[in-house]
Amino acid sequence: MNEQDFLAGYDPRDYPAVAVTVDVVALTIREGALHLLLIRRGAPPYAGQWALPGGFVQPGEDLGAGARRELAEETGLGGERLRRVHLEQLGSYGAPDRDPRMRVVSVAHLAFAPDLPDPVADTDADEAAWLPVTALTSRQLAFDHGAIIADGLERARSKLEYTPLATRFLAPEFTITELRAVYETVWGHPLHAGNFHRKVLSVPGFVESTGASTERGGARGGPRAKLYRAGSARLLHPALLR
Amino acid sequence: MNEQDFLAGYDPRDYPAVAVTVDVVALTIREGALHLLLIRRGAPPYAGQWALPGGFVQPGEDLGAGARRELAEETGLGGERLRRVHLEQLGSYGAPDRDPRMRVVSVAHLAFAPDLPDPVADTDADEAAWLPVTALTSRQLAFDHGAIIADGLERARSKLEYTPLATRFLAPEFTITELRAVYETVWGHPLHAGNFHRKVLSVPGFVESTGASTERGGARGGPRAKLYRAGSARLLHPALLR
DNA sequence: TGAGTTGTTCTCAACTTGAGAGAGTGAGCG
DNA sequence: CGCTCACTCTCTCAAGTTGAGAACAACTCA
Repeated sequence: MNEQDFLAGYDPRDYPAVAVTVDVVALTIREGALHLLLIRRGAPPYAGQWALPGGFVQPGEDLGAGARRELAEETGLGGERLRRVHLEQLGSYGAPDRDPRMRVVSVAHLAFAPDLPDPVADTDADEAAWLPVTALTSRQLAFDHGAIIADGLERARSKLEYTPLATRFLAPEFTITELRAVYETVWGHPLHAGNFHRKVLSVPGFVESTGASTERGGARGGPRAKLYRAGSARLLHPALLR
Repeated sequence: MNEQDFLAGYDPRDYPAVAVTVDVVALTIREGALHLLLIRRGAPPYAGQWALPGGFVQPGEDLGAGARRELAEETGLGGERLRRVHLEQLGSYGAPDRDPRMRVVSVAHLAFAPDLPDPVADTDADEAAWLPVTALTSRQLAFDHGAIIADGLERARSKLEYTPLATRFLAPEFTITELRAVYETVWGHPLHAGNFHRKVLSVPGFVESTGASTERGGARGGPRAKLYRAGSARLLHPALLR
């Protein structure tokens, strides 16, 4: 039986219940380390363990909108600052036994945000926090969220190669060195400063100059750095090499 | 309200019904043109229009398994030939009004198959056929399937850059020229034969030699071509350039 | 047998990358 | 105040990759 037959001949509401949720792998960079937004679960299953922020898709709400709503609820973000966060669909996870209570298909999303304040505890009893990704082990994570996070991190690493999305981890104006720090943090290895500089400026539309420079030199000396903002390119040609 | 609260305090079965389907963008190459498996709908909505093969996720069935089942049902494929088809998740489509009857979230998949026989009409009244992608206009396509197909084609084009999946459009043994024809068909422009040859052989693990050659030269002359099979690489480093 | 096509290898210029060096700026310290 | 050192940014050069074309042998068809 295929979809067409089914929907023509049956009332879909009779079909075994499937719940659809959106989950968000929200990444940011704090103190030179990649951090992830997690919620400590207050109730079983997996009580006391960390889970991705997420929830049911609301009626009338598109998947991406649901993910952005979940992100807003857990970070307290809104307006322009919420709009600047990059959000893309990561993939759907629907193994039959991934939630012990019922069939749940989760549409995971991936978000890149600049360094954000710690989430304020809202009405939820659950605790939300930015945790360094290096501190995570699958055992502490609820459901299949360890696998989702691993997929999200790999997606993030490869997206930095061929898109300018690294800029989404930074303030609207940034230096080339700050941009390089994003790459080094996400990719996990140092890059050659001179070559990185040359490459970023040579890829069309990656960054554009603001004409301004930082107010001060680096913390331990050095000249003031030129400030750039994100350019208009949505893809980097040619791509950076990891 | 988040997922945790919700599932702890409510019976999810009370939640507004959402149906989850899997759809498959199945691509193959026939006579030098990219073709797509489509089903002509017999019943409203969109009766008479073309739709992607797909259907409801069955209880106990993972998303990828559902997609492979749908592919098997519509192509009549099974066993080793089904297993050789590449299948990956493309993305989920859940706009609230994408199906006029109820909320349907569709998890779209992308398949690459070698040239397959025309689908045999099975018990379904619906007609299944491989159609050239150039012949499609959104108006003839049901639901949001035009957008899903467009996303699938773009995914296919980019996957050929950095994976060896082009080999999945071919028989287990193939010539470099046949492989180049896959790239030219999917990317839509001719490639330099000599440079393509050099590149394919220089990327580690892309192809491995069988030692054998074709029985005959080309249809209009030329030497016998060496035969290769897919190598062990799952990613191409460095990637091909479109 | 001859004409034309094709698979494969080669050549060479243009471009890109990786590694290192160095000029010049500015913070912090004694 | 002036020294030191970290830092930004530019430059150089060798090694590698790409794009375009040519060469040539193997082959089919007429």
